[in-house]
Amino acid sequence: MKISTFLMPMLRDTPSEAEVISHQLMLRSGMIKKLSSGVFTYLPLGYRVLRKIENIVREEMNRAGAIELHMPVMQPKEIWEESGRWDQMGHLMVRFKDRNQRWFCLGPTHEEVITQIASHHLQSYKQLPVNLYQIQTKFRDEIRPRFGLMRSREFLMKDAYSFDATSKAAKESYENMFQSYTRIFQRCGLGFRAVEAQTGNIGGSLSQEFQVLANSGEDEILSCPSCTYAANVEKAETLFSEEIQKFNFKSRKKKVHTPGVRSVKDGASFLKIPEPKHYKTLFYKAYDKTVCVLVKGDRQINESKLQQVLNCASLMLATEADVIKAVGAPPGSTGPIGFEGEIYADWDIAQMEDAVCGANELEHHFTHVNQGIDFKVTMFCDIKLVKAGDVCGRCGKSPLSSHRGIEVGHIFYLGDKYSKSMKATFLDPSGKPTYFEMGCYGIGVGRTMASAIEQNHDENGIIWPISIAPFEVALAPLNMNDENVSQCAFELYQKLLDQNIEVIFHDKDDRAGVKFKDIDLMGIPIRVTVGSRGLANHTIGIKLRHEKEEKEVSLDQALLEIIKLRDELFKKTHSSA
RNA sequence: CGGGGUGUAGCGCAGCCUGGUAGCGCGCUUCGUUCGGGACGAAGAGGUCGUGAGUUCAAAUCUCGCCACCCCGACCA
Repeated sequence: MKISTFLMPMLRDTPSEAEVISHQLMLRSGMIKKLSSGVFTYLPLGYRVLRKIENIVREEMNRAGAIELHMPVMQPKEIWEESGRWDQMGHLMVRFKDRNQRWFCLGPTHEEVITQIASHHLQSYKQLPVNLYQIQTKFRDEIRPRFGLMRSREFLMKDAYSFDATSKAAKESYENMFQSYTRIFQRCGLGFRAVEAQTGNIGGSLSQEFQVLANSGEDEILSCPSCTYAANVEKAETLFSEEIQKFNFKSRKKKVHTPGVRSVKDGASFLKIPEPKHYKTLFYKAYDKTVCVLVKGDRQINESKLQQVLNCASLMLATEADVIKAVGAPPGSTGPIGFEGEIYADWDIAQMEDAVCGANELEHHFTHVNQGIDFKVTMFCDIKLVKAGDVCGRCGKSPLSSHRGIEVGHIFYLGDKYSKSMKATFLDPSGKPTYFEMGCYGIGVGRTMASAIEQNHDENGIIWPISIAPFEVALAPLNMNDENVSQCAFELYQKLLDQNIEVIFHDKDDRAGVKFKDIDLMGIPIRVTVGSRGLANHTIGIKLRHEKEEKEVSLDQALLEIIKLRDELFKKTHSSA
């Protein structure tokens, strides 16, 4: 490709709308153009990268035995009502009516469509297992799109769905996808980590995220240095005892006046009793019922764990008015004693003796409170947010450490959640209709592209892993007016094309420095320069984007050397991470 | 949706407080000199100042409404 005839609007200044480095560099190198908040055009350069990633994904999915298809973006309301998610999806889903006043949505995901395909076309156990995938545009009306391609409303996603006859087979399909994803992200040259994850809205019982390690990531990952355990903070577990202390003394609680105390921290310093000896009491609205939730005073609640325990789709912190209605005191002076609804307590609470909590009376607290004597817990559960430094819940040997990550892939074992709600069955060997065991597997293609930049850049621009670079080689004649130089460059350009090497030819009449800056910004892995100085000695210059030094190579050896370097770079992405 | 901020040429910004000819740098066009890490000179092109009302002899500037975009919090690939 000649740069003079390629649409690639490069910018010297960083557009003010971009905050994170990947967004800035994609705008500056002319890879994307925003149309509206969270909606982007992939310009030619960006589209080449997107296609590279797409092809790696496609090759690996095919290698894993999955079959590609293509489902519609526009989906009728009916199938969403069948799965019960038309209401559940809320504002995330864009809805509209067609000319006949029928409701449709822009597909935020495709479980509903694929399940219908399966129920219509997979009738016998003999057809299983099957794994169907597509690479296609999704639309989710995100509350807050941000960071360019990192969280956009319209985005390209690879989604795959596996159908199996038994849960054992389904777990094999899941494992197969795990291997496939590992290969995909390795081939993209990314440093990543597979972590245990919360299943959220999608549902199911087992799930892992593939997280690209980067400081700008929106997710927190906790991992154990002693074993292989790693999890999203939302899911992370630490050691705790499930023993419930039984006390056989009478209530010895004492009410104390605590003027000005509004938080556990205040209470700890006022009463001179450390935070871990307090209960943190919170109230949540689960549907329309208000529940009381307790964790140790120095802890935070993990709302997604709590949501699982309560098994509810909507969960919100209760408002001040709700709290006053429930216990007669505002937040800051509340406790479980006297509350008449359900009380959910973290396991830590079961171990605490003579604790402090609010008295449900403005600016009063109880000391020497004991569960089982002063109040009864409805259910003990694991609902605290684990933090760095907590002991690994798997091996119990080391404290967990914390990293930031970008979620580029997510795999779920779903069981029969969707097949049941949509009545999708096949006939088993005995002729009995049986629900499919399903799994679903997603990769954010554009997000993978953005995270590759987050991980691979320097002050001059992007440093693409060669496997996903828009071009493998950038060829720059340093003086277009010198006949020898331009002729030699053109010949080399033709030779590279003949070898099927993807080359961008900087054929504009710019000065050398400008061309170097352009090529660095674009992040092309191999830079080849032809200049009059080198040509006098029959040499050209070759420089790798991630290295400092340019080396001189004789003109005769140039092509071989470039091919060799390219192959070496490719090998690196296959084996790295 | 709540809180904070910004809208002036393709990009980055100044001008606004204190109303009176719309400016600077980069990029773009032409010519010349340059030419191995964002050259220099000369001459140009390019703007309904986000938008609608209002105040005024006069509005980029003051007032009100609306819209868009960005950042911080609840979603998720």
